[in-house]
Amino acid sequence: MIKEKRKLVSIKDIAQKAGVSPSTVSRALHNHPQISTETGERVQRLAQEMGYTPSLLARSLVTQDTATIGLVITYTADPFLSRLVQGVEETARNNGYSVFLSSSYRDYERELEVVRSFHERRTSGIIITGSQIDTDYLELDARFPLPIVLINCRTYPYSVSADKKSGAKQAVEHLVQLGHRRIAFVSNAKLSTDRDRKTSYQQVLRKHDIPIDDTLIIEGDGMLESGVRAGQKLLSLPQPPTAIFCFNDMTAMGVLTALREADLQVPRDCSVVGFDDLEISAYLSPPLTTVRQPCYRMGQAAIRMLLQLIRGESDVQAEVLPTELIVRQTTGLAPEPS
Amino acid sequence: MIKEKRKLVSIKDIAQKAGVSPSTVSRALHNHPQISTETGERVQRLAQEMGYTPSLLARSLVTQDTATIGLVITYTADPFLSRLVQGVEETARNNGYSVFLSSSYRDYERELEVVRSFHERRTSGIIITGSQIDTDYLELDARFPLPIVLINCRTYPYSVSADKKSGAKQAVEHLVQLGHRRIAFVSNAKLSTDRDRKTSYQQVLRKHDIPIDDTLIIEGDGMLESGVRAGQKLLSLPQPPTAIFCFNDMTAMGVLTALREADLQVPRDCSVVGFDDLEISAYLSPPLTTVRQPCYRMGQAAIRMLLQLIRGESDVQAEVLPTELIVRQTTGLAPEPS
DNA sequence: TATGATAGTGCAAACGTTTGCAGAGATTCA
DNA sequence: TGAATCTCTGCAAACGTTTGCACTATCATA
Repeated sequence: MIKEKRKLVSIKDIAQKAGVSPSTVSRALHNHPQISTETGERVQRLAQEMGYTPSLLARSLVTQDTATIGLVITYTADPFLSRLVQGVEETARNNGYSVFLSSSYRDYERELEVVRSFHERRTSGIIITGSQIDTDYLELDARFPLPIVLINCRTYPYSVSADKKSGAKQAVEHLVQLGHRRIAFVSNAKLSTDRDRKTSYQQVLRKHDIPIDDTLIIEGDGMLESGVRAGQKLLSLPQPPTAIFCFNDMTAMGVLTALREADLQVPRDCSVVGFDDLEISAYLSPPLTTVRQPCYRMGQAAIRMLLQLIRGESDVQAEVLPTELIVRQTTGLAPEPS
Repeated sequence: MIKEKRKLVSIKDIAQKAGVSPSTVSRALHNHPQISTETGERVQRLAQEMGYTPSLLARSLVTQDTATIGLVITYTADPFLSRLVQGVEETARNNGYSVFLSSSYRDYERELEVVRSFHERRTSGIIITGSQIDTDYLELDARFPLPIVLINCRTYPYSVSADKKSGAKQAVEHLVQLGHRRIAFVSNAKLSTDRDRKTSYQQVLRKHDIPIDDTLIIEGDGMLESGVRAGQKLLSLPQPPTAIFCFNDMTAMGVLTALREADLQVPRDCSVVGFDDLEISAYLSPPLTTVRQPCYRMGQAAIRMLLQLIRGESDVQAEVLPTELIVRQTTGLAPEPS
């Protein structure tokens, strides 16, 4: 059984059958006030019967508005982004917008390619997460004359981010309060937003007169596997850390795995803090202490901002959403120095 | 700084500036063989200079092809689907297609609404996961004259699914071999694909002359929280199970949490098997024994099938991908009856 | 030199809508 | 009864492309 590709019924077909002009049909379908109720009802009934489905393509062409937005994410498989996508998609739909999704794999060329493709499809606006364009967004604006909102990129005028500095500060402060002095940091060098966490990390240590040991700073890539490697590396140090602050929850899970494989107890032997607060983080064994990022709300805020830009509102400005330390069971008192 | 909405340059603008007709420009941009190289180059250069971006809207209208597909998923946040989405998106893009993403929340009305919206946008085809339409897909086909591929819905002629029966069979068989006789099953009643697992579960038990105890079959919804509740319920039974086979990995994580909260050791006191093999499952503590579903490949297969349908190929048929039991550390010998 | 053939280009219709404007009746008011 | 108003509808242009067909030079061939 192959579905035959039937010709779709158009406004003209209805017009012909109803014995009116296409314009009348169009107006009738939109409940235009100046259409007589009699005609209106007849056309609507006919449209229903004939199985009419309006072509948003044609409509968009004349109204110059596709009611569509493009969402560029780094990886579809990133659970942090899943929630964000949900925030974007739900809010978009509630406002009558559909969303194109595509991923960039953190690749500059690919990102540009996706944005171009969205522009060709005449999306009303674009949201980009983990943009590699970063600094030369001037060129971005020059090349693509449509509203763009970046997520976690504070250098761009229209952006939504989480207050990572504050979150990181809380996290490291928490560890210090527990008596830790050898605190490692597993970063994600690829991402510019990483800097905030690192800055806070260093600030807090400095504030408490804890020397900053560069061997305790490991570069990761935010993926599970890199967390494992980072954990192993840290454990092999002559003087391993007693606490590890991770770029994100996935990294933290990797670190936890490395600790477990080394037969170390968390938090007795080593404390771990993540970042993001994924849904699963609360269900790990032990449940992960982490900094919560409001991913859903970030997505929501991004699309709202984009809608404002699309409408041409003038008082749109960058937004920074709060983060929050969630203390669970991977952090505890620093072990007694033996 | 508000981005002024400049008028985009069209083929006509280029035509005027180049002193040729729009048709010539169109042909030049498509490297039509009958255009002189001189004109061709001039037009291309001009297009570049003027910042021309073709309107796929207009093009689609005349070619009657949007090179767009719609993907309906149940929840964006479901990690199983993330990988699938990736498979669809990557393969679609490699074939020049863009993808609309929208979620149904397993709601019949919502699903229909999304499909309708995709159809209005004239997507070339649609992929649906976790469809609620299920049985009356005849109506679906009647209402939407465009190719549709369902995922995990074997009653539909064009579908891609994983061989859950075999996977479930392997899983339960594995538990039986380890000496378990009180094996619980946490299901997902909302989903039709659940039946396969249940059937296999019962078959294997029957084969080994193990009585089927309905109190060991708990209805869940595939989410973490419901796994926790199911676990608690099972533990409160007068004769709790020694092994639990879960609808999916998320449920299994919930069950593991419940076990941990009850101070039970896995797998010493109770074995647990999941389904899906999410990326994180290998990193849980202990790493989860589970049935792997090839989520990425399922997405890939679905879009490939859809492309075949779009091209009007006639030998398209349902596909069933293999599953595989991955034994990790949440399953072990049944405890000695005390 | 007439005759085809060939290469390059333009005309105009089409895709399926929306919408400003004008026109035709019907109704109201003086 | 005529003018003015109002209600409803149709005409035609527009949105930005693609494409079949016709047309005009140009060129080679007989």
